[in-house]
Amino acid sequence: MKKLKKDKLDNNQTIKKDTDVVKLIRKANRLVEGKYRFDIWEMRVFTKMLMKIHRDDEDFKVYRIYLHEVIQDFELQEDGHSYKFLKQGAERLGRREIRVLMDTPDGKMELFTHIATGVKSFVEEKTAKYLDISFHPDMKPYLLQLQSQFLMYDVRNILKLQSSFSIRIYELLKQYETIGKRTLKVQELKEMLDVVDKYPLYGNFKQRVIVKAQEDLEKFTDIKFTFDEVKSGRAVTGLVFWIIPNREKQDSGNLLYLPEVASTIVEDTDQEISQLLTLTQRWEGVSKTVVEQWRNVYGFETVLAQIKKTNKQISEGKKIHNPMGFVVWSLQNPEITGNVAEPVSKIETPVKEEPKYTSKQINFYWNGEFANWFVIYLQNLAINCEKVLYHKKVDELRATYSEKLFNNLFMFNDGSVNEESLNSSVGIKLLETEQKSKENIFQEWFWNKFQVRILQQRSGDWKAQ
DNA sequence: ACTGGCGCCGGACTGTAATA
DNA sequence: TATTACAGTCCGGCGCCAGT
Repeated sequence: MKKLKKDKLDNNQTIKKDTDVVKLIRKANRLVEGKYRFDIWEMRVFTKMLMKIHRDDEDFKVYRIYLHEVIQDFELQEDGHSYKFLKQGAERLGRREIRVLMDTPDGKMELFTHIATGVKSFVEEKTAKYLDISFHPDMKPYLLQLQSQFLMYDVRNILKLQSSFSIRIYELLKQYETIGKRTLKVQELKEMLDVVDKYPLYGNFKQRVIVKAQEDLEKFTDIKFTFDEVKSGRAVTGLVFWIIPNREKQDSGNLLYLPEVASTIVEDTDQEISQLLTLTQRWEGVSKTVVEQWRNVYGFETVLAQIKKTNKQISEGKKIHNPMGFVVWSLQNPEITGNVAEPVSKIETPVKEEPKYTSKQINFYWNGEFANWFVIYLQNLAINCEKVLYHKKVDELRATYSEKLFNNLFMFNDGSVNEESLNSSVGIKLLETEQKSKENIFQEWFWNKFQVRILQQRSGDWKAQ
């Protein structure tokens, strides 16, 4: 089997007409987050099966997979062995078992089940080579009649990915596309990818799985990402992925991007949080972490009321430049704004009673609430500075980057300016002029919030003074 | 200053897919 | 079927850094 030359792949004109039809894949979030590993042929068979499910299907059928379809979809070339690979892939898939969380009356349980059953292969010399395969009945709640808590994306995003790890990471990040950020423990991610016993060194895992996926996603899919490492001492134990739309791919005329349907994590097992997230969906800088913290500190009812009020004011035409900042401010200063009900008493609120000054807790704020706040802070800094200074800083940025990179970072394809990212970067330049660092700002922020002075360790961790 | 744990890097080896 | 290419894995050397 021979992959076509990459330059041919990138030229969408060569793709045949029927593959231009949008093919959407739907998977329950639980399945996306399940623990399993496929090799590349198993992944191809599984993907083909998913493509054959209709959204209204109430039960699984026997799905017939033709070799020529697989070859066309994955842009392979027939070489006489491909049917053997397809067949073996399907057979391995039939033996493969996965672990998925399931809800039962007794709470969450881990389901350990097969994926596919009834693999039969056929060769009709004159007509076609194909095989019949069906899903295991246990997979039904994860693939059929999905009403909520599921991921949907255009299958063409993953067809060109050669590594099954990259496909899994694409799915895991696509879930959180609207939120823009996903935090995972290294151990969690390794479990999901079923590589717990492999990659004993984090460096290897990073090099072969994460960085590889980073390259693949940027090259082939509608999202790309950067990531930060969260350390416990010196060991990397957590990862924060920052998910960015890959505009080059979205706008390439291939319609890979489905803004109205593609992102799905608005529902959560925690109904309160999902309600708050839904209401703040369109706001800049809101993440699950932030909303959770609001809820934990001020109580659900108070936060809900404040968000609703803010949304109402926006719809009535009141100019609130930064809704998130406004809500935080209103929550912190109810006596000034008169906007909010009294914070609910701490007893009613299930607050995690961790002391706020442990290294762990401080790092949590650094990566979560502060990180979001800081982006808005930078943007405000840029917006509020003098025009002349602003243009000077933009020129400095131009000088820093090549023209291509500058356009890539700060311009949309239609030639308009991406003000958010430009303002953030101008904000950073302004901080440099003032000889302030993100760390300084964090110390101030933390002091204002908790009246606790903090110090950054050499390892990058924070501790209370 | 010493030590041990860790990340990073590059090289070597292995197995599998692609190719002739 | 033999060869080639490459992904995945393993390992050792190096340097950093926190704890002693």
